[in-house]
This record gives sequence, structure tokens and C-alpha cells, in this order.
Amino acid sequence: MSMATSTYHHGDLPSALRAATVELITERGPTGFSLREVARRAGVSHAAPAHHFGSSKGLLTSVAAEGFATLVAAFDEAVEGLDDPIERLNAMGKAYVRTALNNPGHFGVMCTDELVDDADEAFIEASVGAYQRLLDGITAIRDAHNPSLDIDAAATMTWSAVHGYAVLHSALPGVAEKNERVLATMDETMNSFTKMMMDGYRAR
Amino acid sequence: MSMATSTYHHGDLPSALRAATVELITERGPTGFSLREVARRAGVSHAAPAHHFGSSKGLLTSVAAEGFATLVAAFDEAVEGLDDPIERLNAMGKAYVRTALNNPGHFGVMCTDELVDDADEAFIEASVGAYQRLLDGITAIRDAHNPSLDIDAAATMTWSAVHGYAVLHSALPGVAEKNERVLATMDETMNSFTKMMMDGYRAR
DNA sequence: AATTTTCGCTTGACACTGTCAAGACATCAC
DNA sequence: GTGATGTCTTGACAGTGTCAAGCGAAAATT
Repeated sequence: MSMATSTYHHGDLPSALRAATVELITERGPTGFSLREVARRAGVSHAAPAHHFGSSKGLLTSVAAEGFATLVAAFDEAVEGLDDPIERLNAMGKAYVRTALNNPGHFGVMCTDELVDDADEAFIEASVGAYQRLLDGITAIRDAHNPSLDIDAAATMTWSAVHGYAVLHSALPGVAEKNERVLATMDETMNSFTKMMMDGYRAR
Repeated sequence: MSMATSTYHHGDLPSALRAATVELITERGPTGFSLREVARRAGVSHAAPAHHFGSSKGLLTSVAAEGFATLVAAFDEAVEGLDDPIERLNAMGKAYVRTALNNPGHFGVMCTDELVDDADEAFIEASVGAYQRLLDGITAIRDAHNPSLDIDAAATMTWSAVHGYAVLHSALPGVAEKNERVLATMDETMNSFTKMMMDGYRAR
């Protein structure tokens, strides 16, 4: 047989372990993560994860890469059909915060870089892919509104602002209460961000 | 006798434990932190920290509070003698990033909120004190430049941008190499941030 | 001055953690 | 069928946070 998700004894243990990891971190936060508890939830022995991911860092890195891939997909979906560069950047900002708050298990790992192996290929590819989306967005704004815009500075500030907002406003654990409230007001906040930043990015 | 720093057997064990914690986290990152290793470095038994701080969370909360107090002091020192509101906010932004990168042991704990007890009094006081400095700075800009500026939105974005910048650019461990390079270019980056944001905050 | 209480800290134990080496065992290639 | 491969288990190791009990010095009380 050739089911994509079926390999050997378990079926697709790596994916099951990632899923259990996300579930566990969503419940207890990155601190509450434990390789053995993940193994327990996946119904395998305590040393099974190490076989696939080497160490706990390997597993978390894989989860982080998955998170960045999700983010990239969210970016692409958010800008679909939008032409105006400012609208596109605004949509990406909202998509970033929304993805972060809706996937707290992933997000918590993605942005605590000491949990992650920066040299991992899949991780690098997904994360630079995400940043590239932002750079493209800023470049489009430069082309449309302000030829002398410093793309790196603008990109750094944009990413910092949105990332900082998400970090400061995502609570983990205890997602339900707080994150939903933030999501409710997030659109308006992002609109403010966009307006304030765009006034700066545009030529005067 | 009545030496302020001398209490009992050790002298001032709580402070010594905080110092050892900062040292340890600077070396190995928040993940590498261990209550027993801290006790070892302070030269006391493995359960001594719990006696003063209850749990590892208590110790880390105390370290975080110390970090916010340091930040408040850095804010106040940075704006001293400056009158122009924009200059003052710019100086505060630089002070934030500088403090974060120069005190990575503290900063790492301050901004991973699951390590910290949000209900701790000293922690609350120090952290809202820091945020209040920012609010005051934004308010001054509103008064001087733009009566209709939304203070909360501007404050959120400012804090997010600066915090996000610090988070994304502080490496831990491995401080020496990276953080110094960031610090070298940080002033210029913060000036860009200020310029871009101020164009947005000012009335058009 | 003697004695009790208080407080700082130690000791020992518990269940838990990540990682490593060795083995079991199903599948695949041949 | 036989060996090789890769998946997973088992067992052990040192290390962890936290708890209960105990020790001994200082302070308070008498």
C-alpha cells in the first residue's frame, strides 16, 4: 500500500508526536512540555520520540517549522485578491496576529529561539519564507508610494511591531479567555498600526 | 548589628540567589536554569532557595521585578535633561533596547510570562511603572504635536515595536558576539523607528 | 541567665525528567 | 527462508523540583 501517512508500526509517529506536542504546550505552556508526556499521549514508549527527532530540541524545532509553514500559508491566503500594497500589508499583519493567537502551541515555540535549532533546514526554509513575504510587501509599498523608503528598516519595524504585539498579547496557558478578547479588538488595532506606520512610510 | 545587607547565616541569601540566577541564565539561557545549580553557585543546600522564594517561579519572578526596576531607572536616566517629547521618546526606546541587551539574564525572564507570577506585588509595581513612563512620553507628544493622537494605540505600537526589536535581536546564550553587533547599529535603527513612527503620530 | 520560640538552612526522600545503550521484533530485499 | 533495515521498547543513569522533617544559631521571653 502507499498511503502517504502510513509508514510502519504506528502509521505516522512523527506527525502524531508533533500534534501531541502542540496539544501539550497549548495546555501547559512551553515550560510544561515534556518528552515523556508527549510519548505517553501518543501511546508510545518514552524513548520513541528521540528515535525520530534526536532530542527534545529536535521535536520542538520540527513543531516550529510547521508553525512557520502555517504562517506562510496564512500570509498567502490573506493577500489573495488584494491589489493595493497597503491593504496587503495590513492583511498580513492581521494574519500574523491571528495565526499566532489561534496556534499558541506553535507560536510559543517559534519565538523562543533557545528551544529551537537554528541550523535545521526545514525550519530555516519556512522562517525565511515568512520573512520574505513581508519584504515583498514592503517593497511593493516602496514602489507604489515612496521610492526612498528604507526597506530593511521598515521591514524590521513592521515585523517587530506585529511580533511584539502578538507576544505581548498572547497568554499561555489560559488561551480561551484572553486570546479571544484580543482577537476581537485585533482588527481595529492592526488598522491603527497600519495607518500610523503608513503615514511614516509614505513620502511626505 | 544593623547592616542592611546582613541578616543571618549567609548575609543576604535572596540577593545572592538572584545574582546567581542572572549569571546562570546569561550563560545558559532560561532553559538552562536550575534551582539546584543556583543553590550550588550560591554555596547553599539544594533546598535553600525554596525557603526564600517558595518555588523556582518565585525566584524568577523576583529576578523579573529587579529587571523592570532596572528598566525604569534606565528610562529616567535616559530622558534626564531632555525637553523635546520626541527626543525623550527616542531616548527611551534606545534605553529599552540597551537595557535588554545589556541585561540578558533579566530580560529573558521578564518577557517569558509563563515563568513569572503575574500576581506578585513587586513585579506588578515595577512593570506598570515602566509602562507608565511610556504612556507619559506618548501623552507629551500628543500635547505637543497632535491633540487627536490615540494614546493607547500609539503606546501599544511603540512598546510592541521596541519590545519586538529587542526580542528578535537578543541572542541568548552567545551574547557577546551578537548583542554587541546589534548594540552598535541600534542607535541608528531606533532613530529610524522614531522618525517613521513620529511621522505617523504627528498631525498631518 | 536560662529557656523557649523563631527562623535560616540542611538532609533525605519522592516522583519526575532527558538521554543513552542494548535488545525485541515487524517489515523489506533478496 | 534468510539476513538486513528500521521502528520501537526496555532498562538504566544522572539530574531535576518539591515536600517533610530535623538541626542549630539567634532572638525573644521569662
